[in-house]
Amino acid sequence: MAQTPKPADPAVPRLGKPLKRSFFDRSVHEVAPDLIGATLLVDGVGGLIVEVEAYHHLDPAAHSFRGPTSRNRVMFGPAGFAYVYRSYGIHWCVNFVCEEEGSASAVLIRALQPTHGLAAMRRRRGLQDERALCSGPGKLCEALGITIKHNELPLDQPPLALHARTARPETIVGVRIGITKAIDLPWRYGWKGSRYLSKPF
DNA sequence: CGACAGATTCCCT
DNA sequence: GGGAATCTGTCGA
Repeated sequence: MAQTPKPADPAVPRLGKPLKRSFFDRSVHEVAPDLIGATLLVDGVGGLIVEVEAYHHLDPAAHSFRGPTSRNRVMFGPAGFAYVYRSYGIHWCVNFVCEEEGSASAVLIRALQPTHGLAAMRRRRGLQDERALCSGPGKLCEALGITIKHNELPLDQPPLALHARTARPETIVGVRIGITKAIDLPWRYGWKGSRYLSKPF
């Protein structure tokens, strides 16, 4: 018999204070590791960020590398907004735009540990396994209902919400996944030992 | 303008 | 491990 989680259930950790857009007004290489352990919610559904990747405008693997297009233009605007794009024609992926002197950089959110709205995530994903709900950039967008409608939305206003971590997790660094350019840059960050990563480090 | 690669995922073998 | 699904930007004819 499955138990209904109670408010005091430690599996649903207390949320930290809301992150302001100014959190993203600095180098993507500082923001990316600082996001590990923060909580991302969309209409109250989401979880702990356990894996991200940094993309910088001087980085050939970044969408912003060749300049603004209709797809990536939000990357060239102010920090603290969502950049959502279609991946392989099928999936959505979400980034958080950072800015350091017009750097056109962003952090790709690659995996979450589900904590809020598990039932909604299971319904959207069509599966039960908690570890499979948000263990990839396309998976987590499906689980949270993120689509192009969320592109260019501010990260500190509904339906989006970000909460600071309440403790600093041990993080691990590695090379990015699924790219063919600049494959050696160690710009993937993860929560060390997490069971919810897209792939092991 | 056509071809093709790509910050992916799922299902099959 | 391999292939399909099929949107967006880039490059070559």
